Formats: sequence, C-alpha cells, structure tokens
Amino acid sequence: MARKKIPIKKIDNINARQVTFSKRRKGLFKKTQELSTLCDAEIALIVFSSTSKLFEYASSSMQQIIERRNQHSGVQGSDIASTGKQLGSNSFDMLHKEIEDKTHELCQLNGQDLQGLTIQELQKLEELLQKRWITISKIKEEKMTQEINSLKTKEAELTEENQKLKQNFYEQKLVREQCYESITSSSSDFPPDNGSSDTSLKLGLCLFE
Amino acid sequence: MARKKIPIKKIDNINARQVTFSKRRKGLFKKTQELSTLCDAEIALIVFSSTSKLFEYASSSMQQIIERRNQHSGVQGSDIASTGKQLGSNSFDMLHKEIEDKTHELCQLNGQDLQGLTIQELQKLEELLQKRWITISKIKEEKMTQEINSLKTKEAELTEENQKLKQNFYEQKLVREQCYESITSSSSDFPPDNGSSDTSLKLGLCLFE
DNA sequence: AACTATTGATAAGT
DNA sequence: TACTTATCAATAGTT
Repeated sequence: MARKKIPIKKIDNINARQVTFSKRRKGLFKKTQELSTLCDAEIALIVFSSTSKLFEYASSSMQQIIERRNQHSGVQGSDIASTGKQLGSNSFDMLHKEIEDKTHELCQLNGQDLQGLTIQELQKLEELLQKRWITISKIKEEKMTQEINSLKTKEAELTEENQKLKQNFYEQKLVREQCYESITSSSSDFPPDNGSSDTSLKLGLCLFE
Repeated sequence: MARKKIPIKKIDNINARQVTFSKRRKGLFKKTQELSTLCDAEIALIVFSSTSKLFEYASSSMQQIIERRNQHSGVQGSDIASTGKQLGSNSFDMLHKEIEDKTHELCQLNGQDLQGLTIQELQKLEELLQKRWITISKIKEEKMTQEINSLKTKEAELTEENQKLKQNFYEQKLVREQCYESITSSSSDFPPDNGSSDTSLKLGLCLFE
C-alpha cells in the first residue's frame, strides 16, 4: 500500500514485523471503530501480538458480544438443545456418544496436516463440542434438579411411612398390653422396647414367665 | 476515501448504510487476515450487523482466542475465582452481596453519561460480574451435589429405620397372635395387614369379637 | 454489481 | 518511535 506492494505472508524481519504490526494494528482498530459507528454494528476485535500482548476493541461490552456470539452459534447448526430435551432420559447417552464421535473425528484431523480448510474444520468441530458442552451442562443441571426433587419426594414418603409404622407399633403395644392384662390381670408395664432384633425373644419370655 | 469524505457517524439512509456495511466489512476482514498473516498475530473479529446478522473471523479457533483473552483479563484485576474458593461455606452470601454492590454501581454508572472512560468501566464491571457468575455457578453445583449426597444419606437412614420398624411390627404381630391363642385356644389367622391407618381399629375389633 | 474519482493507509526512507 | 512521502488500497458516489 505504499512505496511497494508486499506479499501477504509472515514478515521474516522481526523489527520490520513489529513496525508493520503497530501501523496496521492502528489502522485496523480505526477501521473497526468506523464500521461500528457508520453502520451501527456491534463489533469485537481481539488481537494478540506474536509477543502475546493483548489489544482489544469492543463497540459495547466485550463479554456481551462474546455471549451474543455464543448464543448465535447455539441457535445455528444441528440444534442439539431442542433435540436433547426431546430425547428425555437417554439424551445424556446420545450426547455422550456424539461427543466421543466428534472427539475421535477431532483427533483424526489433528493427526493430518493442518492446512487451510482443515483449520476451519477444526474450528467448527471445536465450536460444535463447545455447543454440546453447554447443552450437556444444562441437561446435567436439569437432571440434578430432578434427582433432588425425586429424593425429596422419596424422603417425604419414607417419613410418612415411618410415621404410620410408628403409630401402628404404638397401637400394637396398647393392644398387647390389654392382652397381657386379660391373662394376668396385672397392671405391670412391659419392659420398654429398645428396637433390637432380639425383642421377640424378650417378649416371648415375658409372656410365659 | 472516495468521491467525497464522509463524517464518521451513523449513516441515516438504511440502504446506503447496508451498502457501506458490506463494502467496509469486506475490507475490514481482509485487513484483519492480512495483519494476522503478516505479523503472526492471533486475531478474532466478531461483527453483528444492525440487522443482527453475525460475521466472524478467527485466525485460529474463536473459542481458543476468547478463552485466551479471558485468561488475560482474569489475571488482571482482583482475582475472585481464588477468593471464592478461600471463602468456603459462606462464600455464597459474600458473593451475593458483592454482586448486589456491583449491580448497584453499574446502575449508577448507567444513569450517568456514557462517555469514553465510563464505557471502559462498565466493561470492566460487566466482566467482573461475569467472573462472579462463573464462581457462583461452581458453588451452586457444589451445593447441589452436597444436597444430593445429604438426601441420599437421609434416604438410607430412613429406609433402615423403616426396616427396623417393620420388623418390630412383624414381631409384635407374632406375639399378639400367641397372646390371642393363649386366650381363645383358636388357630384362626389374623386378617392380613394392609398397612392403612385404620389397621388398629380392625385389629381391635378382631381382638374383642 | 461494476466503475472510478478520490480519499485513506502504509512501506520504505529519514 | 515519529515524521515524511511515494505509492498502493479502499471506498463513496455514480451508473
């Protein structure tokens, strides 16, 4: 764009590269801001220099734009969120399998040369895995909530049953005492039940003593 | 940059805006790729048009770059992730309060003019809230797991207690039958227990019939 | 969408 | 790093 046209490939000379980086970065951020302002677009630009220094621009909030993008990605593509909900209880297994497949696919691609299109594919695969992760996260949460509710219900049922059994036990005790009285005409109490497994033995002895 | 210089402000004419958006977007993406290639930089560009259409470029993986940026941001500022872990059981309350404070701060800032530095501050606040959200998400998950385990333990205890009560009930029944035999010398069986709450009434009638 | 006059960006030099 | 400037690239308005 100036005294000479330069080929678009990595600049070998480190000094020249850093100078170009500074100049072009400045121009890029300016263009980004201009596009955002002129066309009312929401734009995020993240730049890491080869020396790992971070430069960034966001027309609004960086986090907001990233989230919006993630949501956008989630809606597009094979919609797993809705699929997962339709599948119901076995959705976890299906997603688990899908993840394994995609991971396998990812490993295979990593084994090959990472050229042009392959990077794109890797990117898509990674984003796909990301989507699955989000979906699974939601499903996991749903399942945990369901399990908690289920356990709470079970607890309530068991507690109720417990109460009934205790009541029955108490009533049995009363009946038994009446029975005892009818035999011996005595008003002495039964020994208190300690709940151990040899209760019947004690009671038996008591009856025939 | 052409026939006439245009002011950098939102283009009113919708048609002209869309045309400019197309042209400048194309240029921006080209410049982005060029910078990435020439200077070996890792770059992510996210563009939402005013009609909410998404355009994006990432020199490697979008998710990877976003995560790298988050890590970069995460290192800076007051590290809450580690703070949250240190706080332990009452961390939820502390974080809850912190969020309320930050939200309040955010509302105050929104009330003011959104000029230069204020947007930066808003951005930082939003990112701070995001960090809190992640921390809370983890804590919530921990709590859910704890509750599930607690309920499972409770269930086991109740089931055990239930078993004992049932055994006691059965043994009581045996004793009662022996008692009945000792009065009437009859071998007729008791009616089977259906576990309902009026069992005692039936048993009572049975005893005195 | 294509054209082109004009402005903008920048590579090389200082 | 900043400034200059010759050149190339981007694009606003037009067709």
